[in-house]
Amino acid sequence: MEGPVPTPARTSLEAIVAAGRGIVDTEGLDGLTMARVAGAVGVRAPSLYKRVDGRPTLVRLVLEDVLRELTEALDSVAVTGDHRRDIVAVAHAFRDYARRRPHAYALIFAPLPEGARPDPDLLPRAAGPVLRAAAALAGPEHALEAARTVVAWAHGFLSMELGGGFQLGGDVDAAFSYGIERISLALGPAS
Amino acid sequence: MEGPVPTPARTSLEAIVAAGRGIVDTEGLDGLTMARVAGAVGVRAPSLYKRVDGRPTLVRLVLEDVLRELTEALDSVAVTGDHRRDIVAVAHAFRDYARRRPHAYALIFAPLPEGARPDPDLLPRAAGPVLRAAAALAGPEHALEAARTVVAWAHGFLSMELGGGFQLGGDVDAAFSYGIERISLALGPAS
DNA sequence: ACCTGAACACCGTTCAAGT
DNA sequence: ACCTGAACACCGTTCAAGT
Repeated sequence: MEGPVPTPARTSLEAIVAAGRGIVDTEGLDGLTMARVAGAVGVRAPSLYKRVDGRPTLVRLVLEDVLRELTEALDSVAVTGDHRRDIVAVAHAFRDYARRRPHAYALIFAPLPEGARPDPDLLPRAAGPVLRAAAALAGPEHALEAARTVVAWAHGFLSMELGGGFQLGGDVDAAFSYGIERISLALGPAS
Repeated sequence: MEGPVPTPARTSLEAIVAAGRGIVDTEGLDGLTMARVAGAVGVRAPSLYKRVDGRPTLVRLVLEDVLRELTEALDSVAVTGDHRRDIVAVAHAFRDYARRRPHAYALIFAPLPEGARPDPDLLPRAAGPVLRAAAALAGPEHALEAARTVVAWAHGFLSMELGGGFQLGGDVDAAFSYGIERISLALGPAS
């Protein structure tokens, strides 16, 4: 009278994403193969397709985990009320995250295939602290443009720093401080 | 008395790089497979290894062609002597190139494997016009930091624009003009 | 001297077969 | 219900064999 006994699951979506995240952190996106992830959770590659559509979806889930972590890091920056100081602090927190998790950071602005694009709400959500500080500094009507200017500069800087684009030497820490100083001045009300 | 007759070459390194460049321009780096390139020059994939070490080297040669083209585009920007106008003009030429050849542009700051890194002189060479305009604007002792600030911002902006990172809407052209305006002001002598 | 097919070790993905 | 080996269509790369 018993139906067929369902075999118990040997892994889970959470475990798969966590394993993928670990691989990305240590080896970067290229290391994220289905066989590698499967091995890390104790199954064979075909079994992953019971929980994930395919590799693009897995990349998206890993990226969304990265964005969650970045959001947390930026949200934890204290707001002092000195708008210029605030935006400098957020920029440094952004850089700290990128340097701590360079492979994860690279994923955020990587040119990803359609199916690997994250939930479009998550990037604006992560940028919230920047947007608020920029609005306080540049005024509400220029908030979006000002925030984009800061994020674009910071990302461009980190992209070059992490990619080894700063070959002319010089003090990279000082260059970052110089840049955010100048930009925060430029976004403020004409003085 | 005749030795073995050497068979004539059916292709050349130049043709291979040109074919690779064409594929990158239309389909991006992912489309650049050895079989695709071989087909475009009329041979089979293994024959490419007579002229190129392997795919990383081919990627490097294509990228160096891109840098040569970008250098040409930036060098052709007229210098007016109004330093602020000059740096704005170079920034717009930079963006124009990136929008005209988005896949080629993406290659410049892509995280490439060791063997695909371009000659380290070429990127500073391409940045020459930016460096000169930044030096004129910010003074010689801040030239490098100022140039890096401009390039970082412009690249970050384009990386977000081309990658679809501007989901909050707004006028992207206006945002670019706003950004370079503000940054060129910020780099100038304290007024 | 150059080009080729066959082969190797990998990819992502599908699917029939096992439990 | 889940997992697997085998298979397929691709990769990059090597190499013996053909001309």
